[in-house]
Amino acid sequence: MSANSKLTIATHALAWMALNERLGGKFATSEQIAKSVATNPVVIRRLMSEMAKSGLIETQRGPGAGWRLARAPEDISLWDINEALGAEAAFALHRNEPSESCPVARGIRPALTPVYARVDDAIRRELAGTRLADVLRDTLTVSGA
Amino acid sequence: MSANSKLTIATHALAWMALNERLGGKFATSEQIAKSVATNPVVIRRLMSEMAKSGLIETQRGPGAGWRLARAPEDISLWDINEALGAEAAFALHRNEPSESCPVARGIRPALTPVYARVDDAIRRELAGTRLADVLRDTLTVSGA
DNA sequence: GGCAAATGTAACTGATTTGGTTACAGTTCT
DNA sequence: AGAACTGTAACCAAATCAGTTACATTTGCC
Repeated sequence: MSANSKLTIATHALAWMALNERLGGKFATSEQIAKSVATNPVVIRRLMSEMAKSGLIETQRGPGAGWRLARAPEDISLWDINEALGAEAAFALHRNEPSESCPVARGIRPALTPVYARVDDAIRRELAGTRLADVLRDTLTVSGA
Repeated sequence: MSANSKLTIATHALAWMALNERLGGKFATSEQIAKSVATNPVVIRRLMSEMAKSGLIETQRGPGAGWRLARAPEDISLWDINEALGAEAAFALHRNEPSESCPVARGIRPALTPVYARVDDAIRRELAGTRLADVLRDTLTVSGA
């Protein structure tokens, strides 16, 4: 990616749903969320579809359809969201096979793999420590709502 | 990009240079490095140019030209390399401005900004803890050289 | 002085990705 | 039966990326 904003959009959508439910709303529609995020409803549906497959949200079909959270906002971390979206590792190894005949080329990938694994672990720990409820609370504090 | 392999290529190049210098070589050329990485010399030159601007390596021009490390491999961390390459944050905020009229939309970006800053800090700490000398040592151990 | 070896960088290409959009089939409430 | 939605395919335009060609520039060496 250039930089990845999927997590931002998905978290925005879930925070909107959490507030909606708190205010007594039932199912949120892609049109409502798209309006808040300022994008196309199909973009939202694509994200929601991925999160529904991971069990983060529940789908209702037919008239009055939409989605609602499958768990409490305290029980959904940003890592859960990122994982549901099929997050990729922060750093990738070579696209092409490096040279077989060079000792550096032969050994560099096994040498970097554990480093990149530690980076991903660090990201996971950090995201797991922030939950949807935290984000919603901070969001409403900032926006004065 | 999809996943970012710039750091991998650049680290590969610097590890090659470190070994080259240890074996008595002087300046490394883009052609030599490109052969080990299995890519085009211009791709290497572009990376090296960025790292030279950040003072990680030194350029020699004219015949016998190339680059050499400006510091000892023990003094170059993966974070130094990543920074020299103009690393982007792992997660980005919305590309488009979200709706002004929605409290969630107004507050979500200030709420996520410190979370993403902590993620970037975690990445920085992890990468700063691994140095070029470590990578070269592990690389040679693995490749049996 | 002039040749030759290399970097630095612009410019172009093809492949891939992304967000946005239209379209429509499927589901289910009333 | 009709209407309100999701789910998903298909297509488009913009952006990005690796690879490539080309060439101006630098500078050691004869």
